[in-house]
Parts: sequence; structure tokens; C-alpha cells
Amino acid sequence: MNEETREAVMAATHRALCTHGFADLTTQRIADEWEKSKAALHYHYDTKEELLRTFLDHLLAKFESRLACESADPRVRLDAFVDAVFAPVEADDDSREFAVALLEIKAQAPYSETYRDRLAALDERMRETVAGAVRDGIEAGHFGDADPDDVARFVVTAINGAHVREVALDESPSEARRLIEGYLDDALGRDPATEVPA
Amino acid sequence: MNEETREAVMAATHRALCTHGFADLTTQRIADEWEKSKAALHYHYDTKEELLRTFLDHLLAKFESRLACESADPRVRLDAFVDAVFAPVEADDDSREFAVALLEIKAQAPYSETYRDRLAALDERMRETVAGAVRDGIEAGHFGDADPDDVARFVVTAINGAHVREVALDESPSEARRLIEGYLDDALGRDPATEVPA
DNA sequence: GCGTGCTTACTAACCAGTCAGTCAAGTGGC
DNA sequence: GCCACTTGACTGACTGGTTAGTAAGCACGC
Repeated sequence: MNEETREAVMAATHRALCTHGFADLTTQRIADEWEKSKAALHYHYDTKEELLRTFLDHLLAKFESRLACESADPRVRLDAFVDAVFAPVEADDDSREFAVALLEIKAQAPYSETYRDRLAALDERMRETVAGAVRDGIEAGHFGDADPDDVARFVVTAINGAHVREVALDESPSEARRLIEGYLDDALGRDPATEVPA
Repeated sequence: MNEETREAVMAATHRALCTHGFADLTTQRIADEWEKSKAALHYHYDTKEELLRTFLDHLLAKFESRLACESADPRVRLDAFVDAVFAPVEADDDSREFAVALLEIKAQAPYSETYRDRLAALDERMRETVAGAVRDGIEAGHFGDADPDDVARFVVTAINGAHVREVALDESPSEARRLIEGYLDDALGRDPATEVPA
């Protein structure tokens, strides 16, 4: 399949999912967003399930690509992670749309091992990103003593919660972000006023 | 309607929702769980939407009833809150089933103002429960200085996250609970070893 | 002329909701 | 005590609309 076509179908699926929700997500609605026929969709994807599985992969890959940060300074890496988790994916779509789609998928996880496995992999990668930065930061003397795995698990749990609130309560994630950053400052013995050297 | 009937329909809806998920929740499946006909369901509830609205009320009321704690000691109240949030609703159903149903509802919130409003009310009550206990605890000299609203928001956000992880990753909430309790000990300057007098 | 990408038109299954009618448990008149 | 009637709870069969997926055919670049 054409890469351009694939991207257009994924974007259409995303829009249709956010507009109608998982329960009312039909191939017709995805096709409408794509501005092609329903049969054209079945030409590229045999079943709706296959299309949605592909979409999940696409969504998670897009999210994970944001988490990568190559900086050697663990303080920069940690800040970049929080930034990535709360920032919109692209300039044109807001972070809420993304969180809505992801929560829809998460709510389906109990009924699909595939979904569950992929979400578990994402979660582990998120926790490892945080734990790694914390570990390196402690080693380098930037942070005070703390259990990297515990800090990582707590931060990732709080991020999960922040995303739920953003979707279910239509709340801006900025408050949650501030609190998570405050927690990190406390737990790692960072002075919030101290600037990290660029 | 008979109270017994109502309770049976609510329980059937809960089972059907947890078994099939919101997307595949049909009146037929609820009727099957109830072991009555689909038409009988429409006899009691005009529309599927009305039934689900009633179910949401039932689910939230059940949850909120657990949050009430009358103790005068804010430390006891705070512990009871964390207990209530993580404990199974009843002896016969586990906390996961409940969290699954609640997450399904939360994922529908963007498409229903009714759902969103009720979830917002629950969230506010949860935050006020924590903030009140923290405020009283600081005043009574049990806790160190902290912003009660910030602590409450962060704790409730983390609880939201813990519930998502329980559902989406099929993870036991015990780790998350331990971390939340640890955060409270830190933020409120509590000694984890100190026993609260009964 | 042949494959790729697509369309219109279709099908079988399934959906929420309706309807006519059943059945048991009252209720009131006599 | 018994009959006529009402009421509440329910069923099975149905309807109109919607769904995922299919079939047959068309345009068009190579």
C-alpha cells in the first residue's frame, strides 16, 4: 500500500474515532472521513479488526516516537519526557484528541489481548524512560536518593490519571503537569528554581 | 418498579458491560444476563439510553457510598478514603470488574454531557474528601504544611491512573496504592511507622 | 491488455424498539 | 364463593434501519 494512502486512512480513522467514539465507530464513518468508499477501505484492509489493529500500532508508534530523547543529561531527558507526554502530537491536532483516542483503546483492552500487550509494552517503555533518567541523575549527583522504579511507576501512573481527567472531565492537563513536575522536584530533591544547563 | 427488579437489571447491565464492553453492549445481552426477554427490558426502560443513564447513576452512587467516613480524626478519614477507593465494592465482585465498568463510562464521557457532568461531580467530591482531611489534619497539627487542594488533586489523579492501569494492563492496584500512600506520608510529613490511634 | 485502485449495488446478520397477546395476581360486585 | 374485569410483568414475533463484508464492473496508467 502507498504510504500516503496509509497515512490518510490512519488520519481518517483517528478523526472518526474522536468524533464518534469506539462504540459508534463504523467503517462507513472512517470511509467518509477518508472521502473514499467503504469498499475501498475493505480493498486495503480485509476486516475492520485488522484496520483497527493497524491503527493502534500507528497511534502507539506516533506516541513513542515523541518519547525518545538522546540528551546525555538525565535532567534534560526527564524534562523532555514530561514535555512529550503532555505536548500535542502535531501542530494541527491538540493533545486532547490524542488522549481521547488512546483512552478509547485502553477501555477496549480487557477484551483484546493484542491491545493489552501493546499497551503493556508502551507502559514499560515509559517507565523505563523515567527510571533510566532518574537512575542516571542519582548516579551523576544531580538528584537526591530515591527508588528509580518507584518514582517512574508513580509518575507514569499520574500521567495516566492526567490523561483520563483530560478526556473524561474535559480538564486542561496543565494543573496535573504542574503537580507531576512538583512531585519530581520533591522526590529527586531538585530545586525548582535551578536552571538545567543547555 | 420493584426494587428487587431494579437491582437485578443493574447487576445484569454491569455483567453485560464487563463481559462485552460498551461497544458491544446490546439490550439483548443485558436481557440475557437478566434471564428475561429484551421486551421486558423495554417495558421497564423506554430506551437503551435511559437504561444506561440509570446504570451510571447506580454505579456512581455505589462508589460514592463507599467514600463516606464520619471519623473526626482526619488521619483515619484519609486512610479510609484510600481503602475505599481500592477495595472491592462487595465481597462477591472484585475491584477490577468495577474499574472496567467505570473506565468504559469515562471513555464515553466526551460524547455525552450527562456522563461528563456526573463524572465531574464525583471527581470534585473525591478531591474535597481528600482536601478536607488534609486541611483538618494540618490544622490539628497531625500533618506538616502542604497545599490541601494540590495534594488532593494529585492523589485523585494518581488514583485515576491506578484504575486505568488496573483495567488496561490487567495489573494489580496494590503497587499503585503503596506509592500513593508513600506520597501522602511524604507530602504530609507523616511517619509511616506511626500508628493512628483508633 | 492488465493489474491497481476504486465505485455502486448488493447481502446476511444484527440492532433498538414495537406490538399483540399471555398469564398470574389482585379487586369489586353480588 | 364465584364471576367479570383490571393491572403489572412478561414473551415471541415482528419492523425499519444499520452493520461488516462481498461482487461485479469501471477508469487509467503502464
